[in-house]
Amino acid sequence: MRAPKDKRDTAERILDIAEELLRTRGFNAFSYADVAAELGITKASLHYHFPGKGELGQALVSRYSLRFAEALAEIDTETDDASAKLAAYADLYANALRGHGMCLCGMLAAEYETLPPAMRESVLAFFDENEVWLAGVLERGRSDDRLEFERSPSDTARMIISTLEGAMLVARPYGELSRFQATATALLAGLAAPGAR
Amino acid sequence: MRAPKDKRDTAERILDIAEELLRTRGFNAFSYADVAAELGITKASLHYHFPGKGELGQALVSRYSLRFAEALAEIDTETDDASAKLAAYADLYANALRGHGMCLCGMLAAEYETLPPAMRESVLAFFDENEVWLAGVLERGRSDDRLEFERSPSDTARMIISTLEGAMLVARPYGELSRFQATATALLAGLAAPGAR
DNA sequence: GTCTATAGGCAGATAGAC
DNA sequence: GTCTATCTGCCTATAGAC
Repeated sequence: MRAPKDKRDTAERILDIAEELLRTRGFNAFSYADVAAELGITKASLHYHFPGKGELGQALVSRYSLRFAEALAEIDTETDDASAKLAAYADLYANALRGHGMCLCGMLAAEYETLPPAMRESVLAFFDENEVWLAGVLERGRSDDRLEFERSPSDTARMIISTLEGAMLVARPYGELSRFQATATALLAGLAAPGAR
Repeated sequence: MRAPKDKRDTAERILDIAEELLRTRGFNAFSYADVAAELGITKASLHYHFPGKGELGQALVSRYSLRFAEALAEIDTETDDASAKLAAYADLYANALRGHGMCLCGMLAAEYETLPPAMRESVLAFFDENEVWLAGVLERGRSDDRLEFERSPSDTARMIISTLEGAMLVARPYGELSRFQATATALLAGLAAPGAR
């Protein structure tokens, strides 16, 4: 038996470093040289693992989306209460903000015009998946009488995503997690059914 | 008397082109070469008007902030109704999205880590000014009984800014203004006092 | 104010040895 | 898998003629 945490393979360590750079500086503002220096190998070696920056970026979005999907699945196993699910969802963003800067796909949304086509599609797919999950939570929360909202579950899901992404975007330059929290709290409060408070 | 619209001076035309590029591609993803080609002069000439990219960026934020402040002042002359002011405020964003891509300062917020210090300060100042104006509108709207919200005017102002910036950020990759509108409408509806509907 | 010419650096990427 | 060496291209920026 092996110890899998002691030695992640190189490709994954590259992804870790690149993800941190992408989420703090943006896709256009980090280079193979940055990653190589941090990892202690040469640029040329990076090209062995990821032929080009496009492929590296694509791998970053895929891994991020997968991890996010797993986090959503875990929320589903932890609670059935729609309000609690939404709070846990917002916490996902808060933790991202605490640790690594922007949501990876939020950052890429800003840089969207400059991205290779494959990355663009994956970024949209990320938002779509989030929307579907949230819309499901909202719909069940409404029939539960735990949540209350006037527009469609899909539109409301989109508003939640927008608000949280925007709250990250603005809170980060100030370096104040509290700015994010204030907005997230106000958002969730506006969705809670009066009877469930 | 001169015809001021026919021939803006070169510095201003540079700013126009650079602003468009910044708002669609980002500060790190456009170059002096891009601007020069679009304007039909050489890169070297640009350096006469703006010594470095930092100065150009700084001028872009300053002009944008000024224009935004003027737009807010104009809203104040057009209506006294707080709900109408908020709707007009959201329209400012919608028009930006329609024409040129992201809010200039929203884009720079994403790239914040990579910006020169002077630009960073100006970006924060932009958000601060927006917050002050919005908080004033919210406060008067609440005493008017035109608006209703539970948190402080400042926190609510921050939530409005975050939501609109986020809505732009996410709507733009989809190329769907309607995504922005849906979120903006839901946001404003949530702030309207029940009696004022 | 705008040009030509050029500097110096860093970007992403490849070839081929080990 | 990782290295050295190298390529090509673009970046910001400057000097100096017109």
